[in-house]
Amino acid sequence: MADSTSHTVVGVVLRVREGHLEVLVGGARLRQHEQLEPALSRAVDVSALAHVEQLETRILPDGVLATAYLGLVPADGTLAGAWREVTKVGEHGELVAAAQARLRAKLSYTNVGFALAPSVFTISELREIYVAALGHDVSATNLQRVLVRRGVLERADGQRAPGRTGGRPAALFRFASDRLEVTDEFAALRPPTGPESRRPRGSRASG
Amino acid sequence: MADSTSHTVVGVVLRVREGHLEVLVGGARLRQHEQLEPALSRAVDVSALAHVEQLETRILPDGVLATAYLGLVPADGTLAGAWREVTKVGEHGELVAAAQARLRAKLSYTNVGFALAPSVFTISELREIYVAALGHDVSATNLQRVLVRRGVLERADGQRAPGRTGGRPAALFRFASDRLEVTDEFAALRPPTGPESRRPRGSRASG
DNA sequence: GCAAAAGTGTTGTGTCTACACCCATGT
DNA sequence: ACATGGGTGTAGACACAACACTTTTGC
Repeated sequence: MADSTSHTVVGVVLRVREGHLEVLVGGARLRQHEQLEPALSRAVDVSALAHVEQLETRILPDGVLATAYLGLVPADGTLAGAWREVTKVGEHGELVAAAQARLRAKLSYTNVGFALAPSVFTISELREIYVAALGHDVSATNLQRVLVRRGVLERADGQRAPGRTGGRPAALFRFASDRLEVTDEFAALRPPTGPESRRPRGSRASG
Repeated sequence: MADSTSHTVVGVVLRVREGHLEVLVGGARLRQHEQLEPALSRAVDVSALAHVEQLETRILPDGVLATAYLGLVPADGTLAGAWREVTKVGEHGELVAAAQARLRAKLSYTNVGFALAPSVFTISELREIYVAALGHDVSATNLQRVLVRRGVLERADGQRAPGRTGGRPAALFRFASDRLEVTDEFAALRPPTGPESRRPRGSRASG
């Protein structure tokens, strides 16, 4: 009876490897009077995660009440475990789908790519990460311009030497921040830019 | 000991009244083997809500593990309870702030306004709702154009007669859908529009 | 006629996609 | 020289804010 309302914390960790989005899922029972984050750190190695955020709480098919977190690991990170490609079906399919959807959305309007990319990279390398995470093609040209214009990317020193087949050496970039930032907050309905950002009037319904 | 991991479901319900955003909070203990939604329906009158979505799970200041839901009620809806303006401090301040932030964000890129507005309304009336919910001024002109262009609003039959002070009669509008839809999904990094929406290539890391 | 409220026309700005073109390297 | 991969220039599409202007009513 004591555990009939037991709670589990699930970590759904994503990374990109060899052009594929991979997932690692771990869970841990919430102890009495324990906070959620400590339980998460028992479920997965949180120190290896470049970004963590809560996903959702749901009752799993086996009846367990679980709070899921999304974790992201850089492409050059090392986190041991039973990684599998997200395209392959496995346990916790709905949680993995939710994690993927969340990542996909946030890649568009935040700088969350920092948590998937190595500390320094070329635009081509970053493009492959975005392609794998978004599931559709991405233009390297436009990716660079969008992220630089938004101030998300900045140049790093040095270049990457070309491979045996030649080609111009690639410039190196890094993410300007390693904390989540919303880069496109007011895509629409942004507040007025006028001389004084007007406050809402104490308006009343007409009549 | 049996309730040390007890779980509470909290409903944070928002509505706009007289130009002010108001909140009503209710909670219910999750019963053994109960799903989350039934518990929510004991916390608040879900049948009065035009939209519901899960907010977050956290441990409240009193140590209770709680999953919060955001509920929205139309301006002409009737839901009894201890409503208070969101600007006035009260219990569950952080959950209310999270609800407000979620509503504010979704007003920009979804049609969620349908859940705050009456079934038929003028642009002026809708503008007051947006002003109260967003906390900043909104241009009636641009609000109409944005929402009509996106296909979120459509004209309803008839007009609203002007008040005693005169003025042109206002056209009536309604929301085209009463279910949540994302209206601006690919604000950036949208997939190619080319002849064939190209699939991601089986790309490998360079080198 | 005049004030008030609603709605439309139009201009300018910023962000994005697409694509042509140039740059730097290996063979 | 030429292929290859990287990067820039630039044009066009689109959505938005801002504001002038027109429409329709009450008094």
